[in-house]
Parts: sequence; structure tokens; C-alpha cells
Amino acid sequence: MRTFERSLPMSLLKAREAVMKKFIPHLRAHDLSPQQWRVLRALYDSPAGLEMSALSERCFLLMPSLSRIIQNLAARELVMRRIAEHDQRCSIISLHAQGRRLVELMAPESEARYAHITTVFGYGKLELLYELLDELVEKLEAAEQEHHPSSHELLD
Amino acid sequence: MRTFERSLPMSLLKAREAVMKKFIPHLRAHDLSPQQWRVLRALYDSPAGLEMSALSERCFLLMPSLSRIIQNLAARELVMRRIAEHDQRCSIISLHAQGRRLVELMAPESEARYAHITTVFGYGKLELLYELLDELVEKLEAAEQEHHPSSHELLD
DNA sequence: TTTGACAATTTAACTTGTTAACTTTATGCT
DNA sequence: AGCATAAAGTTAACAAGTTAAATTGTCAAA
Repeated sequence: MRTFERSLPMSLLKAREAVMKKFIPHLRAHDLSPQQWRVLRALYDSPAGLEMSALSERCFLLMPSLSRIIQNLAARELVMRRIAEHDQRCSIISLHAQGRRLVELMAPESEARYAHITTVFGYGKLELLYELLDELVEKLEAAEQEHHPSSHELLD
Repeated sequence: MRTFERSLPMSLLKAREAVMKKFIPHLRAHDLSPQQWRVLRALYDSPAGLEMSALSERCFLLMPSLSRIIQNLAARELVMRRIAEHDQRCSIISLHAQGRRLVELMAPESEARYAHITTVFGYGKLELLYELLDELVEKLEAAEQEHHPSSHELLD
């Protein structure tokens, strides 16, 4: 059996934790979770607002999580929601003025921390890492389509 | 502001999700969460058993999560706990016979999926990815020590 | 127009992540 | 010995991840 240490999910998790540790104190100082910040950032880039499902995709959050997060952010008046005219089922979420100000207030510090990581790790390596991660996802998802896993016959 | 897409934590998360998707059906078929599996795997490699805190480190789980997971696995008779003689505060967790059998039953399929990922992505790239991830963690943690973050003065 | 399938979200229920508070046992100092 | 302090785990409380079921709105065909 492969040694326990070489676990890809765990290596990815550890790397993620190490990176997040650089951002979390800043977020916490403004009472935001990483997920809440992702939502605000995504909305900042889409001034017209986004439907829940679009937001869910961009922030890589499942709908139930997003639903709760939006309730929280709406209660804090950082975002607002309105119902789409074209389809009453859709809410359209957009940044409230206060939310916009918050993003603008926090962005410089956030960028600075990104810059710090880039410096420490090296620009080239960071780019390489992004490429490898993207390619890994791509290849795994391609493999998804092809042969629907053989193992299910045995196990499910 | 940097484009929202290039977010290192999110890229790492996506990669992790893509990888996990390959393993989760197999785990679910045996009623195990990824965390529970990590614990069983770690214990399999330490037949003498491990203290909670050692297990916590190896599985990269915080104590409260681990505590609950062990309660669950113990109830299912997959692991057992005894109190250390040298220090009454420490529990020592080890695999129950049934847990050992389960690991041995599941390992081949798990290895096969690993092999599949290696093939699809390429052995060299996978090794490179591991190295980059390790180095990233290392560099970020080194940076931790040096200059205790300047930002705290402003924000906390 | 009504039924029936489908789509967008929310709710529910349960597990895990996370921080802080608490319990019990060791250890070190005086 | 006697007391403060630290260490190992657990418990508590709440946010977030995850799956399934429920809710509400849309759309097309009978």
C-alpha cells in the first residue's frame, strides 16, 4: 500500500490551509468568512448582479451554503436581492453600497498579501502551479466522461 | 484588482474536489467519510496505536473533529481506545480487527483509483505537483516566522 | 385550462471545521 | 506537601459542506 503521506487530497488541503492562513486574520478583522469574501468579490466584478446559480458556480459554493451566506450578508446590508422580472423563481443578488465600500476598503490589504505570497514562492512557480492544477482538473473531468467507473458494479 | 478567477485557495479547492470525486463513491459504498478513511489509514500504518494528538497531526484534523470521528468509529467497532499507562490523560487509539479487515478490503480499489489518476495526469506532473505544494507550504510557513505580520497593527 | 414535467431555490438533517470554554491529569516551584 | 500552570481531550456553539426532500414558479402538451 502506498505510504499514507503521499495523499493528493491531503497535500492539496495542506497547501490551501497554508495559503488561507495568510488571509484569514484580515477577513476576520472585518467579520467575514472566506466564503463570504468570495461572494462579495464575485459580486463586485458583476455590478449588474448575479443569479444565485451563477454566483454559486463562480464562488464554487453549493446552493444550500450560498443560500445561507446570502441570508447573512443581506441581513448585514452588504448585499441586496431582487426578484428577476423574466423569471420569478430567480433572485438577483447585487452588492449594496456598503458592501461595495467594504470590498474597496479591504482589497488593497488582500492584494498585498497576494503579492507577498507571489514574492515568497516565486512568480514562475506560482504560474506553474496554477497550470498544473487546472490541467489536473481538466484531465480528471475528461476521464469522468469516458469510461464510467468500473468499480460501481462491485461496490454499490 | 486581480481578476477573481485567479484565486489560489479556490484553485486548490477545485483540484481537491476533482480528486476527491474519484474516491468518494468508493468510500460511500462502505459508509466512510474521507476523514474517517484518513483515520483508518493512519492507524493501519501504526499497529501499536496512536495518541489522539498524534493522530490529529497525521490526519490533519483538529482535535474536536477527530474526537467526534473516533467516537463514531469506536461505536462501529472499527477502532478501539485504551488509556495510556504513562499518562492517564492520553487515549491510545488502535484499529480493531474489523477495522483492519475493512482497510485491507478497501485498499486495492483505492490504490487502483490512485493509479488511474497517475496515469491520466502523468507521473512526472504528479510528482512535480507534490513538490510544488510542499514547497509552497514550506515557504509560507517560513515567512510566518520571520516578520510577524505588519497588518495586525492596523486591523485587530 | 389543467396537468405534468422541469427549473431555481430553500429547508432539513447530519457531518465536519473552528474557536473557545471546560475537565481531568501532570508537572514544576516554593 | 501545596498550589499555579500547562497539557490532553472533550464539550459547546455556530458556520459551512453535503445529500435529499420540499417549495414555488415556468412551460409545453393534452
